[in-house]
Amino acid sequence: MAGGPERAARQGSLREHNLSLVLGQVMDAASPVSRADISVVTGLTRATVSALVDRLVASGLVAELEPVAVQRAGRRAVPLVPAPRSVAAVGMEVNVDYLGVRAVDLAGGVLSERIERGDFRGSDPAQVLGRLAEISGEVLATLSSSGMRIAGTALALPGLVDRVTGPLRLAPNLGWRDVDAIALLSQHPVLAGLPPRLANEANLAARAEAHARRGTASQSFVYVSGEIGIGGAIVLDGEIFTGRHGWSGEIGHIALGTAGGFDEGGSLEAYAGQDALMDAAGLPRELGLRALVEAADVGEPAALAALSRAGSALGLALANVVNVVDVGEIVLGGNYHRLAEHLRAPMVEQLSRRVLSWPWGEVSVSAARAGDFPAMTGGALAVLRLLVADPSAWAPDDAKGPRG
Amino acid sequence: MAGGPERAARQGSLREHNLSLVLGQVMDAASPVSRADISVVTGLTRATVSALVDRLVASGLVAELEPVAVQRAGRRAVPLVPAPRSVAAVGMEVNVDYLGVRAVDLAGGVLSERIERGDFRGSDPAQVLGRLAEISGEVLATLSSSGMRIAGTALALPGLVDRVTGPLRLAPNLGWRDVDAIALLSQHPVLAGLPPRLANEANLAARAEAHARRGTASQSFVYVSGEIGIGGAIVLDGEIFTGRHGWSGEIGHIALGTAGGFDEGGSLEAYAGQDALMDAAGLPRELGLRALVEAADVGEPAALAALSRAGSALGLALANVVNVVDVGEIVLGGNYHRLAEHLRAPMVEQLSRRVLSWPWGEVSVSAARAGDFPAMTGGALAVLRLLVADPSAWAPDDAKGPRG
DNA sequence: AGAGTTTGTTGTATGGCTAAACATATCTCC
DNA sequence: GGAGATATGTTTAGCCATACAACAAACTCT
Repeated sequence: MAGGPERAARQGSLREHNLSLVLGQVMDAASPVSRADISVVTGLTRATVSALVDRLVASGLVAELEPVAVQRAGRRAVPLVPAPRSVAAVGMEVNVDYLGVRAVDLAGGVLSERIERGDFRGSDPAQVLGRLAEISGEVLATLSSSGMRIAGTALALPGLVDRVTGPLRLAPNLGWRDVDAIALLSQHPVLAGLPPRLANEANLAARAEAHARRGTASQSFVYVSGEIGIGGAIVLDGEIFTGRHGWSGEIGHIALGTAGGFDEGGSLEAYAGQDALMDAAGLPRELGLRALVEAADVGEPAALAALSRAGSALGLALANVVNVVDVGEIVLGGNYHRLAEHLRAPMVEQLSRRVLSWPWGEVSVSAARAGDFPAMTGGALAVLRLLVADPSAWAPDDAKGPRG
Repeated sequence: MAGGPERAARQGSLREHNLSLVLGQVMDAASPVSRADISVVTGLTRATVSALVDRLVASGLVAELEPVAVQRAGRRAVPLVPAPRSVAAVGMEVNVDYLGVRAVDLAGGVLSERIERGDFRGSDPAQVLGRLAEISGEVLATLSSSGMRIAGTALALPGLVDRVTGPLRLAPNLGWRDVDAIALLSQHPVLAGLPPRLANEANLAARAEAHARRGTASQSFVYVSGEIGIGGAIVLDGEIFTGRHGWSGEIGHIALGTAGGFDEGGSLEAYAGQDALMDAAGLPRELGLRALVEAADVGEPAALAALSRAGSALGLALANVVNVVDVGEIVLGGNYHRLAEHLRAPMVEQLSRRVLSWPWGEVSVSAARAGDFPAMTGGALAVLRLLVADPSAWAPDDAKGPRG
């Protein structure tokens, strides 16, 4: 009845849980919080919060700022922030037309990044990952030279990544199949001690999007990533829903158009993927999506018709998703971000007709708020999230040195 | 970054957590466990487990059996079981062609039940729920007369139930819309102090199914409930995935057949619902599903063709679900239970073609194992699950009387 | 300058767990 | 049939993280 084999709670678990709780409060706050603020929000006493914060400060995960004057009676609070430039996480990505590396610190700031354009369809995994290791080495060197500790690395790939056993199973648009990316990367000396966590590109981009939306009401949504293929991810209360193997959210392969029989019919990608969009708009694929955006913005009929059709397909497919997972917001990311204005109307039209619960809770369609290359940011955030969930390894008990 | 506002862990939380953990071990065990077994599995010391078990025994949630002889050195262990006939939970259900009440105790045994057949399409909610309250009163009287405590009640309905704000929004096959079922039931004196938890029929049936499968590997699955309509639920690690409002799993309304344009096309229910099945098999709807089962079992071509078509539709729709939520098993419940053998082949055929991850993890299709009227059982289990998750209200600290 | 406020720290107390010894009950082996 | 081995459950002492309460520090207001 009660889920899986839960863990016994001992005295130490309690301390670690509260340590994580306090660190989470500092990380998630929109503006710096004080020990007293954390005490009020969590219900822990100020004494307890102080002890935990001191440990986090001593281990370099949290930094104290100078007290600032507030027009209010009483002693001035010491603002607490995630320690900048102390611990860094690295997000890497290989996609169809670029690869790159981005390093982020606990404060969420980008410390260093390298992006390279290219065409990696049908590429050789070993060669591409070798190049990725090279530029990762450059980024890591920058971090090490300023004395930062590396929390870990993550690699985003546009395909099915097996969360349990490790390897990349299938990346159709790269032409990769059964690639042990962790081994290929780890064999390079610069990444030897830092085996990357693998995850799907859309899942990690969705994590960055959830991070960008923290503090707002929309912490549950379906993220649609329109790159060459169409990826997706389901976010519930700020957490990525991964499924059994981490293969959830593969909305690009939802079946549509099956009137004749159940054996025909194409997938969503065949209606709303980038190639399908360009073809339907009568534009050469080589021009890239920018051409389509421009054509649509000046009102080119073929382009508008293509986008309307793609929007309907997206709306229909996502109505099915919403009926199954009951989520109230759809976020258009990747290339769809720039097409959101053209896609929204036909999407909403389909959603309003197909979503069973529409009369009691409309489904909103919005554009992504995370910046460029969200999967790299999301990969780094995924690593940091593990650190926040279990800070004890980074904040040992004996690190309670004298405070400054 | 770190999910929602977690709770602070204090000393007391620790005790409650471990109390719940110990009770869960007793409830989930296939055969009676001893204090020492629990100590080994949870990692808590025997001393701690003893203290917690004593509290559960004193409050009547756990019972000690007579030690049995095992062919092994050492003192004989005291077997612990969920206390039978001590605390009961009540599951109620209104469906299209029956309503009923079932009472279950902590040991999972059915204590008492009342089922009434009928046709509740287009019925009056107040009248039907009044009748339900009557027979609930009879069941509750039986329980009270034997001195049992009532943990709570739950009501299963075939429609959209708003988990947050309470009322039933829409039950298409009953013809009910915006019915405040909690208020209508609670106005009857017998249920005055026992406001029911509302939930979707398929969700609760899936909970019973998960309970029936506890201890096995298949604790994650998509449950498909084929009644007059088609309901569904997603189960992950034995927990029901409810979504934002509790409206997840509405697979009956997944859109299929959209070749011409995106504005036409029917839902899964139009291909694989009970009425569609009967029509396709050339049987009068009034004969009921039993006629279809018999026709199929003797090889009637029209019946077999109807089932093949329905299986293909189900397989296609569920392939979409599996691609989105990445679950490895599909369980056919409700009336589909008896048709599982005929539906499986075309379903697997569609799944194998459409599920992107098929080469690395096949999706199995199996028949439900929970017995008749699983939603009633599941409703009672949902109530008991709340008790197990927070036993402190039922096992007060001062109830540590002398042990028997 | 003194009263009032808010922040952060310093003791002391309490509750729940661990650890280690002990009592109890059984099996095995000579 | 008794000694030793083995397993279960209980007792006692000790530890650890939190609560509680008092206090020091720093600021505003009148």
